[in-house]
Amino acid sequence: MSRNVDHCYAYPHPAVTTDVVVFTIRDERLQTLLIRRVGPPFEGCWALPGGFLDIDEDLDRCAARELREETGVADLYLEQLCTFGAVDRDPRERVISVAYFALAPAARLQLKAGDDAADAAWFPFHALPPLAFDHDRIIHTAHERLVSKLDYSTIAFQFLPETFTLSELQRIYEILVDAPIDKRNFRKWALAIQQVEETGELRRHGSHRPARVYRLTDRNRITYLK
Amino acid sequence: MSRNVDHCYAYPHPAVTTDVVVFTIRDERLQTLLIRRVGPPFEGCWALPGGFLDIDEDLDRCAARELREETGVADLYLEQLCTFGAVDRDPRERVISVAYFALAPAARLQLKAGDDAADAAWFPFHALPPLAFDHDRIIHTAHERLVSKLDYSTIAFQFLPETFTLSELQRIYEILVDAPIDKRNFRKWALAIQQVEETGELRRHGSHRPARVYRLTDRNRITYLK
DNA sequence: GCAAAAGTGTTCTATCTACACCCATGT
DNA sequence: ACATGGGTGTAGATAGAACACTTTTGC
Repeated sequence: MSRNVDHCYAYPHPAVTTDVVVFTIRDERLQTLLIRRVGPPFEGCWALPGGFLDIDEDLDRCAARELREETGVADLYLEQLCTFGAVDRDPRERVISVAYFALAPAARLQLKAGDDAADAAWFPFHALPPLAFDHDRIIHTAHERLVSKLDYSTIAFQFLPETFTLSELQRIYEILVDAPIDKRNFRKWALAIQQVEETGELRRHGSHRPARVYRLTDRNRITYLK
Repeated sequence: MSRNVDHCYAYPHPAVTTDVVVFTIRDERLQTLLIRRVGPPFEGCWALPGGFLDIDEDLDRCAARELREETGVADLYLEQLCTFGAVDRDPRERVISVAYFALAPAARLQLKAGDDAADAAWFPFHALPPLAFDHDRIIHTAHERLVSKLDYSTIAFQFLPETFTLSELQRIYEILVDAPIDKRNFRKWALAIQQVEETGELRRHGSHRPARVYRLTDRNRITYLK
């Protein structure tokens, strides 16, 4: 993709990148995917997966590509978040970053290091390391968006694996809002919104009554409620 | 700002612009501010006010500056909307547009033509002319955002002039949702959310009972409800 | 005195909240 | 038999929706 010719313009052009905030729920906590930077600036620092937009590539594709290249993560819900363009946010040159946020099922995502990243790892949202650039701000903007969407959409269902129990779904919500939720009210709601259906199977998971197993009626649809 | 030297990069860089969708309510209709393009591409076509980002300028400032330069409109509520970056959205070169949306009080805004715009004018949202680039899509995205924010914020109060009557406020909402609203319920709501206060004055406006005049308790605050 | 918009309460309905016990299983 | 999480219904509170008449003015 790199060509050894210069690309010249009559006016200065900023660089454009995409950065992706990937959330998942693992080990009973909301976690965020970070990569360790191999080159300057912020060498060795943790940062969001992301990188420069190819000149013939759509923004959404760029976000998906960078994520795949740097972490091996693909096929997840990806939504444009906000664009960050403070003049001094990158010491190298003017960089405009179109940030995305993504939600991944809790299923063990195999992480692999890519070209631009020495390492990729999950960090608990409440225990993030120091981050490169303005990535801390981007992550917190993404978190605000996630939490506010809980109220009026089924976005949190994107955290679910193929099949799940209602207790697992409830646990996701409890982790996200960081508060206990009434079991009966939650189940009433979850069954009323018509987004899940029984598989007919039961899941045995310890010395107690087995749980009914559900699946999403439409995995790729996020419903807006009310 | 134009310098006659070339600006060269090892990799191709897209251009970055901001475009602003300004809404107001005039003549009992939601209207949008457009400018007529003087140069190619889309010469003579109507388009959103906006233009290229200066290399040392924040995105928000760019949006405000372009709006001011092209239309004379300043000091209004401005919020980043979404970034549009389809590969072929501009025939000249790759252009990433960070779109903003803005709400202006109905007070007659004095429009003036600027350098890049032959003309600036308001168009009813439901009777837009053919637009340059993907600006039609940007406007409709902005409209969706506006309408969805009505439900959970006081964003529509940005359409209000310094002082107003409750009937005027109700009319704004009726125009935005394009449906009649119950007067008693609306007034109960409007007074309950603590965003308006009486000025003590009355407004006479025809052969009927005068209306109480209100002002916003805090003009610059948009409240998120519930 | 009439036309026209301002102003005002109550009832009904739907939704959300709080809350406690039995069920099915593994050990 | 007991420990553990799965599963279920009802009553009270709250918020939203429906609805009609009196008031004040200009002409």
